[in-house]
Amino acid sequence: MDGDPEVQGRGVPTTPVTRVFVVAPTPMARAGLRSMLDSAEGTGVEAVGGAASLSTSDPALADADVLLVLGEDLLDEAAPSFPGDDHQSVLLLAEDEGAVSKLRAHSPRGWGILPPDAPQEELEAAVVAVARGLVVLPDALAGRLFGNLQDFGEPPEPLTSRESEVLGLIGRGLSNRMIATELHISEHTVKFHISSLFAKLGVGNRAEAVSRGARYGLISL
Amino acid sequence: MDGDPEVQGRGVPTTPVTRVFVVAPTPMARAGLRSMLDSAEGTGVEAVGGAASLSTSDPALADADVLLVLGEDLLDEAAPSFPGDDHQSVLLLAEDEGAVSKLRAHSPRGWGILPPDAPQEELEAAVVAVARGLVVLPDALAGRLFGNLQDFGEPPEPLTSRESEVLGLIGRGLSNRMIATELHISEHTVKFHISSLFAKLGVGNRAEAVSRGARYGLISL
DNA sequence: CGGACCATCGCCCGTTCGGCTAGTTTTTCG
DNA sequence: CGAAAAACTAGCCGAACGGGCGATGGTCCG
Repeated sequence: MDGDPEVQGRGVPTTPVTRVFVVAPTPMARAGLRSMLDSAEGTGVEAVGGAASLSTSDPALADADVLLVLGEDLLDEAAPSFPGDDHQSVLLLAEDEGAVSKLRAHSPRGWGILPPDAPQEELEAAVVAVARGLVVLPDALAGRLFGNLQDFGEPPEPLTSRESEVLGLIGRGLSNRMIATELHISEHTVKFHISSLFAKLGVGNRAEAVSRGARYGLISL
Repeated sequence: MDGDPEVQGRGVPTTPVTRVFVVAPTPMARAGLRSMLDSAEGTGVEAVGGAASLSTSDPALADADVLLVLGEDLLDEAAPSFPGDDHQSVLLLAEDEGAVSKLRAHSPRGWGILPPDAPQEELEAAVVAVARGLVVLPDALAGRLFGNLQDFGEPPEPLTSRESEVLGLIGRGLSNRMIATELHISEHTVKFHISSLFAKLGVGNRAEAVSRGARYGLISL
């Protein structure tokens, strides 16, 4: 279980110092965040710089492991010159969950979202975690994101391969005739499969079928 | 920004020791995980016990802040006597993302999933983060979970409140007439709103509208 | 072998949908 | 205040939808 070359002694901290660059619109916010980070000793977190926007030429920005960004707005502006290319993580302080997709689009490494009023302990833990490439979310946000997705388990009855196929094409907006052409079958057969999968999903029309299908995870959206 | 009564000196570690109880099927796995946790000094992580199953009477179990569980199976068995009531977090080591809903059903506090072969640094960081009530996921898993949901950002044009309302009802399978009754408006008005949101979403029928609406995150499914 | 299941095809019929044009009222905002 | 946007209403019509009836081949399995 340990062929690793890590023969380090106990005195050497295993946390190799996490450098954080603070991006916040006001000097006060920057100072507050930096002090919260610097007062954390054991965690090896260190604030290396700060700026009011992401499009800065501060050399400390390039050195940072984690970008701590206050506010969703600061993420939009700097979309082009976003430095979080491949080795930097981003921790965003924002309430809104709409920023999830923006974050994911930017930083392929670790990322996270935290409410702006998060206590210092959560902030430290989140910084360290995203620096390790993990994804961190507050419990409430995770509940909202996942809760609607797959709280329900399997569909009541499993769909046949043909039915799943038809359901997928329905979700892409195809009419019965187009589905028939696509699958090289008759339009009547398409209607038959649709009736079957409607019965299995317990729905009465295509819109609801797509909705339920997506919730059960058997549609690719 | 700091009316808090935390006037602690710098010598006092802000991380108040995170107690971890390791649950793994084999003694070797337990020993390996405990040694990985205990060799982390600065983080304040401490392994306080271990067992082969969750349904144990080890007093250390009640003392733990975090339950580190190896394998999805161990979660299923102990569903009834699951101790993670309200103050304990659960970090699950598993590949499969199917355990997300199970985890969420159990522990209302912090939780997380990590691949079993995660390096020590990720393990430490994840333990601390979930102990603080956060949700932690590996990047790849988060990508898969969110990817289907809202990879694309905003819709081309934002929907009006009425249009969003109508779209939601469409996703629940309601006909135009039922929507009209539900919203106390005319059926013609419903059709008008539908035409508008179709144009904004770039779709031609309700099924595709639900599909796109779900992908853009503006439908509750 | 016979039954169960899946997939295929056909017709009829009432309902719903989606687009079209053409208005009014309310709200929002410059 | 006046303009613009949003919300609301109306009728018409072709196309699509969804359910009902029945029928024909496959395949798998007891």
